[in-house]
Amino acid sequence: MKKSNEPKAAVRTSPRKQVPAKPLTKKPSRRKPKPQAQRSADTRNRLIDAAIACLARVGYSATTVTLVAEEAEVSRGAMTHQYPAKNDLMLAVVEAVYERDGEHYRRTVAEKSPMRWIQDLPATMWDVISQPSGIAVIEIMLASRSDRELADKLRSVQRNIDMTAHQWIVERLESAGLRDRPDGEAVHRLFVAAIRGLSLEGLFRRDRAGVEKSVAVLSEILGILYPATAVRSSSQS
Amino acid sequence: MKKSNEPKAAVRTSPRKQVPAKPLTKKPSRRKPKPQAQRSADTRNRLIDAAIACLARVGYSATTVTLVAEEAEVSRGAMTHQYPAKNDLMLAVVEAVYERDGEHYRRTVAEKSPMRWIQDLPATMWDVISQPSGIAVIEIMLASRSDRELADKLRSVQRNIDMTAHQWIVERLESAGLRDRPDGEAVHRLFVAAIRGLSLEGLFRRDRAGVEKSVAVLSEILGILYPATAVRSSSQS
DNA sequence: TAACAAACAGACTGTACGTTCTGTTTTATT
DNA sequence: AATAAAACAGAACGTACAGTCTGTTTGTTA
Repeated sequence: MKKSNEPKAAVRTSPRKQVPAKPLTKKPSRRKPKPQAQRSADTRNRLIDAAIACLARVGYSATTVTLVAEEAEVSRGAMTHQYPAKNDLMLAVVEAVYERDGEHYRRTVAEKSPMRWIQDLPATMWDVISQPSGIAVIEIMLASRSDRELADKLRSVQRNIDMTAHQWIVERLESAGLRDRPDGEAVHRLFVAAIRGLSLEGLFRRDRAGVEKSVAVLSEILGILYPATAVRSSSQS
Repeated sequence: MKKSNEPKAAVRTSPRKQVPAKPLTKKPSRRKPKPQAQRSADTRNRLIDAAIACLARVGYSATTVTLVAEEAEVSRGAMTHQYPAKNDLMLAVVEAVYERDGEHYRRTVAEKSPMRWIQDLPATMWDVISQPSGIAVIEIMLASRSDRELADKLRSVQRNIDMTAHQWIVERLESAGLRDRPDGEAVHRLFVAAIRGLSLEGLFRRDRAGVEKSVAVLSEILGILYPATAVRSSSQS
């Protein structure tokens, strides 16, 4: 862990150590005129990752800016430079997570056949949503009720996601020679909700096996609602 | 001695020490001596209701003790007398909610035939879980990750609920001449999770109709998983 | 190179929060 | 009645938080 056990007095014994002739602990022997764009992006990513970790571990109300800064091993100053207010960081988290999740989905689309992909959808959703980043988004969603700015932003992002996500699924279904149910959107929403609920429950219950069983049930249900996607079915009356 | 601050004493115009022969600020007329057990229970209930309302409306981190006291129209002093710490109140909320919810379920069991009850289960679950009290419990669940005492208490209560709840369902199924599926527990958990997820989503999306559609899908799924419970559609189409 | 701007570091501050404390009113007990 | 205890009221307190500020280092540009 990390010690934050420093006396508040000026411990500035003689800290004038700049321009080290030798880079000590950093990249060895390689001079690095790191562009500031890179530096910015680095600390931003560190902060976002740390925020996600904290949100998933201790929840929103216990995720203080100081805690995030420590987790990210970033100074308070650097943090406020990149994200002046806590909200700015939370907003960045939401955007980053949705970006990454979209990438994740896109990858699974690319590497699987349409039929296969649909079959695996519940498991894929579970992979994405039950991760810390998924929990973090839930936390921010809930906390956004006391913050209009955050709520508005979240809503717009969410709307985008929902539309494109269901659009994808419809396309995939058609690629597999299927058509969506008339209540396809409700089904989709139900599945997302179920996965969310399960990941919530997994938060403070160690029963991972039980939760995965429920995901399996969800897969089975998918197979029933969209019969042709079931694992074994080529002929039937 | 501590009378140093009366900067804005508009109410307390002059001295104290009066034993007014006429009760001026007293409640209108008939003031029967309320037993203190009743008084205690009243303010406790007011506080619990207010806490539920606040949790559901603004979330845990924005639910301050002051806000709850105002919502309950109870003085800070009375509040701390009943619940010395914030945690005490949160614990009380959890217990009260589970008590009330159990009562709700029991009532629906009593007034419906077994078959009917099973059919309506998703809707009943939605009724219970999507209420403010259901949201409040979710909020406390999430916040409990940064508070061991709360987490432990919650876990034990939850464990009780889960066992008795599934037990009930199995009994109901048998009353209807059905047997549970081997993965019945996973199904049950999945349904609870789905309802929770849906109610979460309903929090910051006004689309109540859409959510109810998803609940309907859930009912349909229940009918498929437990065929005999499906609504008999003798002559429809 | 110099001058500037961006990135960083960390102390400082106002405030809002949960808790504690002192004092008052209401009910119970004798 | 007197006395004690419970319920209530609200000020006072310490603290931890988010936001701000001043100063330093590092990269960019003229």
